[in-house]
Amino acid sequence: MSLRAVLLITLQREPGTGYDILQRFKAGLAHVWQASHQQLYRELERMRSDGQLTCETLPQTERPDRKIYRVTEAGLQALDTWLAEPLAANPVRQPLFAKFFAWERWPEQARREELTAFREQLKERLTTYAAIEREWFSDPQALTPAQRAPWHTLRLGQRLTETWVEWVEEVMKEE
Amino acid sequence: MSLRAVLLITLQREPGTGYDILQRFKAGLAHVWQASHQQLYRELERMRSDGQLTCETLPQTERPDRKIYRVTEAGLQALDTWLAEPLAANPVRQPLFAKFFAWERWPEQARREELTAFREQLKERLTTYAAIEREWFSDPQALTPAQRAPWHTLRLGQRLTETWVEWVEEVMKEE
DNA sequence: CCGGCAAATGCAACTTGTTGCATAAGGCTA
DNA sequence: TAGCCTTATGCAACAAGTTGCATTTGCCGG
Repeated sequence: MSLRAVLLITLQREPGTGYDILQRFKAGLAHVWQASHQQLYRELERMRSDGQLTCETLPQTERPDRKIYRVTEAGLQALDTWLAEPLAANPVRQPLFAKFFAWERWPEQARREELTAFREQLKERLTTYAAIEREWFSDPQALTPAQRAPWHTLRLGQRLTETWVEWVEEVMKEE
Repeated sequence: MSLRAVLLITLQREPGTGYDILQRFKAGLAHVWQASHQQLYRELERMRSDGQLTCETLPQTERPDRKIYRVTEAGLQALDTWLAEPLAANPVRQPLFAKFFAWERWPEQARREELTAFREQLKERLTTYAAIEREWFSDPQALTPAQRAPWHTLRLGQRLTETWVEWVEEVMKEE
């Protein structure tokens, strides 16, 4: 259900194709949602057949046609319903933590490599966040409340990632 | 695959039934993994049929029989393989963040209720963590490296949750 | 004495997400 | 000129996780 909601939110802001949405996920929504193109295309088609979206095909000569999706009244209504009801707590699943519980069987070299690679991933994520901040939220003072809200989420994403980085570095130093 | 690994890790420490594992998930592994009993029972049976576990049935008169699972050689090998290969980065999916992107459509009352309830969930989680820390890691100085590793994961869980709490409170204060 | 909880297991149907493959044309680079 | 990236879409099979239902007995509280 959440994927549907995310799609409704982006398309309600601005109609677009599955491909467009994929780009948005990479650009400004990296800390909010990620999905593969297969999942997007399938879900968009389902939402259309459920009446939450309409679809207009723009023929292109030298590339596959673009299928532009727009949110319908029913779609907006579904979105409002989703917004009004509280989210279910999402279950904890930390495979990395699991490895720590098998400490004796986890070879030291694998451990080091894993943690190093992980730290690199985290740092890349911070770079992405910084890019988003520059592009979308360069002047936090000037933001309207509706623009300020997404900015908050980015800030939290950054703080959480920083907490992770600190932790990884502590653990690596200790061994 | 990660669920399998988690099961191999707990069962390798100590054989037990699906029900036992469920209790462990609630008690000392709350910040590592959560799964429903249906998922556990099904997965355990699959792992047995794949030769990673053996199963011994202890008949009980007045309750359903206990099916005690033990890790086999093949199971240990599967675990070691999993430990040796690095984890895939897990995709970002933050439905709460999504709601922030629909700020204008998110009614103020619903917002307030959602954030308040969410903060309560986080605080309960902190309480759970504190209980785990008391029960398992009351004397951090005295821990062996293999005991120290799980303790690290608990500490990170706490710090991340604290970061969330601070953020929620900031956001609530601002509106 | 009735209802719910704890112990202990399970099936069936469903939703959500992943993996592998496929198409088709143009541009870039080694 | 071969191979990869980008644009743009999709199917089919699978893995993972959820939801709803079902069973049996004993204990505990109201």
